[in-house]
Amino acid sequence: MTLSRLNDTLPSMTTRKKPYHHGDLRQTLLNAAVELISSGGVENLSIRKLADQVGVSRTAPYHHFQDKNELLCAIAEQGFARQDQIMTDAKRYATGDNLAEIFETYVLNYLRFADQNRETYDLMYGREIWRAGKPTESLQAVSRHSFRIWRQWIETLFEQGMFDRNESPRRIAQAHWASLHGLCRLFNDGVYINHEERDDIARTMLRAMLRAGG
Amino acid sequence: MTLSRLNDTLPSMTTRKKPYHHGDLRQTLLNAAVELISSGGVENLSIRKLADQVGVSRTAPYHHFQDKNELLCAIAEQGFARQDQIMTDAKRYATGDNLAEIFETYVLNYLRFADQNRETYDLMYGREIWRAGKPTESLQAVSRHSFRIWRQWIETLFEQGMFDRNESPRRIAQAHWASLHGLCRLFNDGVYINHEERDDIARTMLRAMLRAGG
DNA sequence: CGTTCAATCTTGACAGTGTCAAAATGCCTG
DNA sequence: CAGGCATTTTGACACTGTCAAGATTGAACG
Repeated sequence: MTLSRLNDTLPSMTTRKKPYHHGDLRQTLLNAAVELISSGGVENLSIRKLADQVGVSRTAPYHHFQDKNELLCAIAEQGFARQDQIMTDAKRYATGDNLAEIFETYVLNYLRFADQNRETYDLMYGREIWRAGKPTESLQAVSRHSFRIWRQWIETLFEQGMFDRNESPRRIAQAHWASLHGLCRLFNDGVYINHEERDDIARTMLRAMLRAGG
Repeated sequence: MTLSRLNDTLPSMTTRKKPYHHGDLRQTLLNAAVELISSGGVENLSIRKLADQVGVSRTAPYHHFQDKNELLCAIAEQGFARQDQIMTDAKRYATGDNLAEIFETYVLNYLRFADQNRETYDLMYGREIWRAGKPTESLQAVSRHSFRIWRQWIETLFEQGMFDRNESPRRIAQAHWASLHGLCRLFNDGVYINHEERDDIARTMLRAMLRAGG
């Protein structure tokens, strides 16, 4: 029962490392966890259900994550990695002349990511981990890195004179990210529900940000 | 059940009505619930603990709230009532000449409320109710009212020409409230932790909002 | 004044949760 | 092939929300 099922779980590709009984249980758990929260939110994720889904006993996950909190942190961390990649890709492919336009698509991509990965986004920036739980050291590092990227964006625009010179770039980065985040949250949390308005509101927001430069 | 519940809800000050066994259990539960979440967040609130605190059996609360969700909605509703009062008071006492200044204190008061009533704020605008749970009809009504007050503020400023005339007041109201809310969230959720910066960031935000008018 | 009634509260139960302790399994190294 | 140790399981405990059924009792009515 245990053995054969374990093998089924993994394709065991060509040179797939099967470190132990299950082989890659950690990643399998992560994938299943993301699936679980994607359909029903974090409140739909229980260690037991997760273990069941993967075909392993209730407490098996505890050898790969100290806690439920650590599991959630791992999901969030993955989320940051994906987001960073998407965002840098967006920047790369936007071979625009106009810096403001590039920034706009950058921002709209941020919104889109939050929308398409609601539950992950909630974990990345939400109370579950940052207030109710305890962010892992490595999660903190990754998130700091993510904010640094944003700040560099702002500094670039700042140097181009697109913001008020009297403000500190740091403050602008904080304030404008908060704005962006707030919009994500209102949609993500179901307070704003008309998703067609999303980009429109964002553009109004962007205009206020950038017009404030002149 | 429906009728008498209305009586419980009211304080009926001088002539303290003790409609039944406990008398005023509903409000007592609400108060204890707010206390519980204030010290430990919503994850520290369980119906059983709540009932224990009040000195009543586990299932007694279910005669005043259909569910835990309804209890949370009631807390949020109270929160809206308090916030509305605080905000209108702030507007009244701010007998300023400069409209922008009045608006600033208004906004700073909003932030202060969110900060001093974190857990209630989370319930008022958070996923727990609006996405994971189901907002009560009356909660929806109250929250709509609250947003209307904000929109009226924006419209007033708009008519005074403090925003870009090309934007719709509705969009501005949405975008700027999202900004404000985002800032609250980042502090409330523990993502931003340096609370001394709060008002400073808010003022940078405000300048961007208002400067965008010229 | 006593009976009835319905709102209120209690007790018991069930399925679910996170997580700890101890036992079992089985791969790798010697 | 034997030992060790990472991995997994089983059992248990204290919680959770909430349902069903019974007990209590304030008030309305005869």
